[in-house]
Amino acid sequence: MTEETIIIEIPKKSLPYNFDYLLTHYVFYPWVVENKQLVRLFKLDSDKFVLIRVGFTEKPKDNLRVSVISVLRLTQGERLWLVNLIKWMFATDEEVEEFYEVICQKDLVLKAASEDIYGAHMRADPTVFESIIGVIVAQNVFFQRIYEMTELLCKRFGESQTIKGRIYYTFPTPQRLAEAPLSDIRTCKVGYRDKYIKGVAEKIVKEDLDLEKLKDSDDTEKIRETLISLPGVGPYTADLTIAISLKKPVFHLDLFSREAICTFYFKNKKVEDKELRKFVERKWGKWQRYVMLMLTTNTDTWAKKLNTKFRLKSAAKSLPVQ
DNA sequence: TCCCAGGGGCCAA
DNA sequence: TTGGCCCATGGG
Repeated sequence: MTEETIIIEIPKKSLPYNFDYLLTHYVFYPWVVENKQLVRLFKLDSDKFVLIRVGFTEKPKDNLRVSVISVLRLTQGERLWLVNLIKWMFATDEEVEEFYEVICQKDLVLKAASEDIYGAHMRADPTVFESIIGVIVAQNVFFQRIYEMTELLCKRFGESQTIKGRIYYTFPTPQRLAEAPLSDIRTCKVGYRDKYIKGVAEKIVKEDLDLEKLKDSDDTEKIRETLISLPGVGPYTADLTIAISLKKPVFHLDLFSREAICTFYFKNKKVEDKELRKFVERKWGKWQRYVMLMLTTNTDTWAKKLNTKFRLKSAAKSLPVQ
C-alpha cells in the first residue's frame, strides 16, 4: 500500500473556484464525501486499484490537494493519467471568470441564481458511459432518487476494496452490466430503466464502441445522433451527457429546465422547444451549459429572492454525509 | 387511492 | 411527423 500527495494548481485564469459547491452538490456514488474531501475508487487499465481523496487548499494559492492511495505503486504514466483525469473531472482549466463576473452580473435571474454557488465549476464524470447511466437513471423520477439508484448500482456491480477499514466501490463497467441478468439490475430499484442500462452496456461491448472518442469531436449533431442510437437515450439524455461529460456548448431540455426558462424568461408562458433552443443558444452561446446549471440548481431557493414561486424542488444538494 | 416525477419506445393515425 | 399510452418506483 503506497500513499502520496499530489498538488494540482488551479490556474489564475480559472478562478474563482468554489470547492465547497463540489462537496455539497450532485455528489453521486461512487463519490463520497469524507472530511471535506471528495473520495472515490478507480481501477486502472493495469488492474491496479487507486483511491483518490480530492481536497482543497487556499494557501499559498488555490490548489487541489489530492491524496492517492494505491495497493501497488503507480508508474509515472499512470500518475500522469490520473492527474489529467482529475483536472478534467474538476474542471480546473475552465475559465469561468467571464461567466460569473460579467454574464451573471448583468442578468437579474442569473445573479440571484449564482450568489450561493458563486464560482462553481461543473464537475465531469470520468467516462461518458458513467454519464449516460447517470442520466438514464434520472429520467422521469424526482432527482433525489438518483442518489440511491447510483449507490445501489455501484454496490451491486462495481468492484470494491477495503482501505483503512472502509469499503469503497468503483463505478460498474459496461462488461459487468452487459452480462448481468435484468432481474439483478432491477434489484437496484431502477424500475423499467433496467433494460436501458443493460442495453447501453451490451451495445458498447458487442460493437466495441469507444465513447471516449466523442470527446475529440466538435460535431455535436453527429455526437447527438451517436448517443441517441443507444437504447434508452433520447434528446434529454444525449444533450445532458454532451454538456456534462463532453463539455460541449449545449443544454438539455427537460421538465425542470423548460419550466425554469419559461418561468424566469417568458413570464410563465409555455413556449415551444424550438423557440426555447433558439433563445438559449442566441442569448448565452458558449455559456449555455453553465446557465442551465444555474437555472436548475437550488431553483426553488433562489426564486424567493426574485419574489417568484417555483413549483419544482431542486435536488441538486446532496444529502449531508457524516 | 391517486397523481406525478429533471423521458423514451412504440404504435396508430 | 405527431400524440397518446405504457413503462417501475417512491413520495406527497
